[in-house]
Amino acid sequence: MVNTDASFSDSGGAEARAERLADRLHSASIHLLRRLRRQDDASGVTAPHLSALSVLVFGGARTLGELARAEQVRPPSMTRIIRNLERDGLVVREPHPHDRRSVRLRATDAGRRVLEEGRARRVHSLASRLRALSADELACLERAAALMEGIVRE
Amino acid sequence: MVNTDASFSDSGGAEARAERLADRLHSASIHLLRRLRRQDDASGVTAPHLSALSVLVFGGARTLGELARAEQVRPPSMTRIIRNLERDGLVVREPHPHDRRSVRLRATDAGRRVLEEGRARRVHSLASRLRALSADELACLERAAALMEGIVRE
DNA sequence: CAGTATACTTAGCTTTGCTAACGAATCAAG
DNA sequence: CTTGATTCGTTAGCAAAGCTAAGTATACTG
Repeated sequence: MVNTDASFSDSGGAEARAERLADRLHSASIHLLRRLRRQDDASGVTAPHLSALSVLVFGGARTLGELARAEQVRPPSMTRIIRNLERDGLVVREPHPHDRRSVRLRATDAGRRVLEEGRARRVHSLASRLRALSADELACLERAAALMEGIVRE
Repeated sequence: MVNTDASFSDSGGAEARAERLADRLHSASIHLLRRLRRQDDASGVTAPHLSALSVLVFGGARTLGELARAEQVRPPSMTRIIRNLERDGLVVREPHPHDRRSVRLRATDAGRRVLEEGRARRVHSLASRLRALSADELACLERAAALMEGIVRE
């Protein structure tokens, strides 16, 4: 939890409302991920790996730098993620057509399979809770997820 | 995405929708936190410290175990967080009235001050983006934050 | 062709989580 | 009262995932 309270100044204004909301989204994200992390142990693939792999599976092949930017991470971090995914046969490196400095990354069939399995496992407990929500609440969360992604990308 | 549809008569139904939404919330949370993390460097207090501190500031004094549960973290992790906060004079330990095994934790005045400063800094870039949203979108995100916290707590 | 810029890697640090194992305090039977 | 089980917190040590700085190879540019 970070701040779900109006204790600080200017609790009525748009300024303060935005800050309070930012706080709550921050807090909610921390706690959501901490809860989901517990499912990781059952899998050989951790969240950052799964996340990067899914960009390649759903978004198609791209370079390491592009992937790092998409994942909001620095190149060295992505290098390590890719090294692991490659070691496990989930991603392959291909020569870039025009630039030999670059590395084109592509998900393998095994990568697609593992993504599905890992994603399902990781997300299962969350999904089962979501199933208990009303249609209205689900729609709200779907929209919120889109808004959050949009904000982060700006 | 997973194709669970074949196994269920409600094809394209609640099952698959919940899984897809869980996936998106997961992904959005990862990316939101990665973006916010960049603000940490300016502060001496990192996100987990800020988060734990805020429970004490807004929720009042409590034991280490209670705080660990509130923060979705194991006791050893919380021990270390508290050790740092204590070293910086943001939290103090008090004897528990009835149980000498326990440690009661309380935020200091310095803790309240640092919380506000760190929170503002960390959340500022996010809040400025939120301010650009419509009232409708803000309301959606506020509701979503509450739903996410509720789901995690269950 | 020389110099600069870009793409990625390597090396090494930090933070934050975890489990296992422990001591101290409490509780529950007998 | 004592014994045994349980609970609270800590310590020790490991792994994941992020970062910066610095190095190499390739591409671009004047």
